[in-house]
Amino acid sequence: MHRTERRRRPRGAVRDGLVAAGLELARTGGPDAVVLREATRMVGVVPNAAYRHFADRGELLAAVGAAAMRELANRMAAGVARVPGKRGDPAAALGRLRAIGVAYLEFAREEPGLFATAFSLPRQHPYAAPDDGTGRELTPLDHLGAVLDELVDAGVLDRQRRDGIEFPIWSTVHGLAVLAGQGPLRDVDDATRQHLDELTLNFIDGGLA
Amino acid sequence: MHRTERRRRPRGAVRDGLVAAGLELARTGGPDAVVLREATRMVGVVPNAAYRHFADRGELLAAVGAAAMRELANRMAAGVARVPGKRGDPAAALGRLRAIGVAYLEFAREEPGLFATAFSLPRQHPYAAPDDGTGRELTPLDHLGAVLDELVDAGVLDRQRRDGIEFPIWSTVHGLAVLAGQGPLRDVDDATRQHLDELTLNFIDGGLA
DNA sequence: CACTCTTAGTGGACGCTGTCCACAATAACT
DNA sequence: AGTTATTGTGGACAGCGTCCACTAAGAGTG
Repeated sequence: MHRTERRRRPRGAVRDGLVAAGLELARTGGPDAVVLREATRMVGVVPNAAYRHFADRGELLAAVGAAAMRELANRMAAGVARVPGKRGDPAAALGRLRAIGVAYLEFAREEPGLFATAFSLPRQHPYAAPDDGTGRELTPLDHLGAVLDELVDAGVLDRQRRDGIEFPIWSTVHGLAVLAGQGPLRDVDDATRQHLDELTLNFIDGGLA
Repeated sequence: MHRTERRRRPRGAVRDGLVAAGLELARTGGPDAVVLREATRMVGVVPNAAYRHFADRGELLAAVGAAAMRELANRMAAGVARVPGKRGDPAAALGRLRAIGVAYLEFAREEPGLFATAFSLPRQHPYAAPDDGTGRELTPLDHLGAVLDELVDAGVLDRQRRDGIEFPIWSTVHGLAVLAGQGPLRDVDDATRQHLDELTLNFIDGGLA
C-alpha cells in the first residue's frame, strides 16, 4: 500500500505554507499569478487540501493580499522611524511625511507584484488582519494619519485643514504608484520616474499650506 | 453536409464584433471578464476565429482597453466643452480643470469595469489608438495638458510650476478613482464618496497656487 | 471565364485551471 | 478505550487559452 504519509505537518502549517507560496507567486506575477494548484504543489499537497483552509481561490488571494498589505505598512513604519528629530519639530514632521510617501512608492516599484496584490481585492480582506489578540495592526492609513496629526501639532498643517486630508494625499501617492507601476507610465526610465516621484511629493507638500 | 454558412459577414465585422463583445464583458466584470471564448460566442463564431484577428487574448484585451480609454477621453472632452466662458478667463479655466476631474471620477464610478480595463495593460496598448489617418486622437493626458496651459495663460498657474504638474494632478485623481473604485475605499457610501471627491479636487486646486 | 492564392472561418484536441464529491487516515476528545 | 471531527487523498468535471490540420469563400489574374 501507498503508506500515504499524511498529517505529518504541524497544525496550520499547510495554511501558512499556502499563503507563503501565494506570496512568492504574487511577488513575481501579481494577483493573477497566485494560482491555487501551483501553491498546493509548492507546499507539497494535493490541490483539494487548500479547500480545508480556504473557501476558494478568492479567499487564498485575500489572505495573500492582506499579508502584502501588512508588508507595505511595515515598510512605511520603518521609513518613518528612520527619520530623526523629536515630535513637534516641523522639519522632522515634514520629513516623516515624505518618508511615508517614499516608502509607499519604493514598495510599489520594488515589489510591483505584491503591491498590485495588496490592492486587488477579489474579496474584501480585512485590510490589515488582526494577527494576535494584542490588538489590531496598524494600516498604511493609520501611519499616514499619525504623521498628519504630528504635522498639526508642529504647526505645519492648519487644524482646520486636517480633517479628511489623508485621502487626497493617499490618492496622490497611490495614483502615481499605480500609473507608474502597472499603468500607462510604466515604461518611463528610472531618472524620469525619480523626477515624477519628487514632483508628486512636492505637490503634496504644497497642498498642506 | 452541414452547409456551414461562412464568410457571410462583411470585412472586419468579426474583429469589430469581438471588441464590442469584449467591451460589454469588460463593462460588467472588468478585464478578467473579457474571456475570449465568450466573446466569440457572442459574435456567433467558433473560438479559433478570434485568432485570425488577434494574436492571443492579451491582444484582444488591449483592443478593448484602448476603446475604453477612448471613451474616457471623450467624456473628459465633453465635460470640458460644457463649461462656458472664453479662454483666458481664470474662473472658466479653473472650471474646466474641475470638469476634467469630475469626468474622470464619474467615469470610474459609473463604469468601473471599463475604467479598470482601460488601465489594465496586459500588453501596452497605444493608449489612444490612431483611428484614421486624419491624425492621432487626443488622450486623457492631452486634455489635461490643454487645460493646464489655459490656466497658465489665464494667470492662475505660474508658468514655472507648469512643467510636469500634470502628473501629480493626474495621480491624485487617478488614485482616488482606484482607491474608491476597486480599492480599500470601495465600500464607502455615496455621500462620503461625494465628499472625498470634493476634498480631492479642492486639494488639487490648492496645489496650483 | 476558369484558375490559383490568400483569407477567414471550422473541427477537434491538449494541458491547465478552479471546484466538487466520496473516501480514508490521523488527531483530539471523552 | 472508542468516537468524532479534521484534514488529507483520489478521481472527476466543465471551462479556459491555444495549437494544428482542414476547407470554403473571396480576390486577383490569365
